[in-house]
Amino acid sequence: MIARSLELANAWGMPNYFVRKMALRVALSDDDVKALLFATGTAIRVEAGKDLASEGDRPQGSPIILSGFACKYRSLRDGSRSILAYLIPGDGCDMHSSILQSMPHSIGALTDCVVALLDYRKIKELAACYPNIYLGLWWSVLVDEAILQELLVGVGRRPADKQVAYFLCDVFTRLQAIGIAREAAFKLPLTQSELADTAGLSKMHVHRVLTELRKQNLINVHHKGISIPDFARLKSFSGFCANYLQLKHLSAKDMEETQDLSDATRREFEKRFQSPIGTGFR
Amino acid sequence: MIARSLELANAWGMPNYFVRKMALRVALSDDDVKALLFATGTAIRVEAGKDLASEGDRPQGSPIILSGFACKYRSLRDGSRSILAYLIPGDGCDMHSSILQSMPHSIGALTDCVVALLDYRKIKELAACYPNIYLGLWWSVLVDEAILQELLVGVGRRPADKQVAYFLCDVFTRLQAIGIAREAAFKLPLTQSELADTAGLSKMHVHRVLTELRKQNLINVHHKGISIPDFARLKSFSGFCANYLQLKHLSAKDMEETQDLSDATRREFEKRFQSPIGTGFR
DNA sequence: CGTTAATTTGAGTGGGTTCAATTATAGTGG
DNA sequence: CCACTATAATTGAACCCACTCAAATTAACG
Repeated sequence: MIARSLELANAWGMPNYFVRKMALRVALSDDDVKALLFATGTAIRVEAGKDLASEGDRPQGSPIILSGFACKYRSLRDGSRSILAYLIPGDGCDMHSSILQSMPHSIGALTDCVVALLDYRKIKELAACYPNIYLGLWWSVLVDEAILQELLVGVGRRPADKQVAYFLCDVFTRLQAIGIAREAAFKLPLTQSELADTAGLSKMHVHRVLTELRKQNLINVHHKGISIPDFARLKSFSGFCANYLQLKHLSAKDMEETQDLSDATRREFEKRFQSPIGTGFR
Repeated sequence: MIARSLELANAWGMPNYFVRKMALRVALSDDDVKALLFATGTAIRVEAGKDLASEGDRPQGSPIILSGFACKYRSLRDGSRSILAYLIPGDGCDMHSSILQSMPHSIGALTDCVVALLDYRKIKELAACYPNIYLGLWWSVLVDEAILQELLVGVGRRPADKQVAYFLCDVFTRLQAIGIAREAAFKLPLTQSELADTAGLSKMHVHRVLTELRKQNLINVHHKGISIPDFARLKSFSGFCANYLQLKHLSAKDMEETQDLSDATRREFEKRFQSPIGTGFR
């Protein structure tokens, strides 16, 4: 069924990475795929360097990146900028944001992009009618949050070199998952300045870090592209662990299993809080 | 109708802050409130210092903090820790996380807590049957994300003193919104160590920053409590702006209005990408 | 081919860390 | 109720990672 879904997702010549990404995690029926294709059928084109949405604006529908790269960012009054997420094909952003009164951040196109805009009512309808899509959308929201958290951890607690390496591992893994970075080389349309605003560093320092990583042969930098000679080595250098990306496929059967377990684990869970077992917070 | 809702939320002697928080943003009918009260009817008690959930565990239902304070955190292998969110009464956390296979972070109780656990199926049902609750839940998810983002911005781009002050403004505003911090003083069960792990600083430096803020009479520190003599001054010092908390009440009428606007704004929006108007990303 | 943006390099500086040791505070059991 | 213990807060000095400033070189793009 999954193979079939991907085939359908490719129906228009260009793969629909939104469908492809979701199909990686959730078993989608033909109807599910059709619904997703229909929902993302009307898309807009956004030029590189322009904003898809700007801080303070009344939110439009949630953007789904069908092709190209974008980023979510915030600008501070002192002129500095903080990049909050790096959006690759298939990624959604701010699901349901159209219920808010103003955008809490901007979304910028790093390259020319094709973007579908989903109104929250359309999302609601999709999720209500197609249980697999419901699952897939929430999975996507949760993983996006985990990525954001991982970034926060890195900015707050990882040294600059590991932090940059970690970010590269993150992006590479995500690109690979949707089938864009097949070998160890991938296109990364980020300037050092942008990388700096992602990692919470100055651009000069990012430059120093990159040259150091290059010297240690952990990465190779080409023209707006990067290759990783030995991913395992970069992973161990940065301490990267992909668990938070939740890449294992979620079948309907797994979900059944979760339901069966639910009562037993809940009992166990409740017991846990009556006796002092388990690692505590402090 | 709102006053009525709050009354109901207080039905059991102790206010249900989950209901109260949601009622602040969304117009809840009596039925909505009853459903929320029922859903959070069975709760567990968690001792201070213990984990409500631990990284890597199979997720249980999403926790809703009914009383007490908790935090979401991640521990790194080198022993350092990063606190990702500070949870106050009424806050949910990781809505739908029970669809994941493993928790990407831990949740620790900072004080004794009373916590309701909502299975994702219960959430799905609530959202499907009660449109206002659907709105309220999504509003809550989006604001939580905005808070996380704001933290990331601060850790990456704000100097230590402003960052700490900013965080205090955030927590104070949220406590005030649910009616816990009525005057400028509030209980803040955080050690300097924990504050450091939130701000991405060392505890010694947090101490230095706090004494500096105290010296400038921007805050007063009591025993596990803080008071803010002049909130406006602290706000302007830290550059705090509460927009991202989306505290303005969302009425059903506002949502209607959003729908009416939708077509017009969409046209405007589409036009925008054909001519180079508006601030760009670079 | 000219102009602008991005990268590169170096020197000096500073914000924040680390290490180490002391004092205060809170919780605990006698 | 108090001594005892563990945890948290406090202080100071030395250090270092990353920043700033400034200027040269290279690459991108019309």
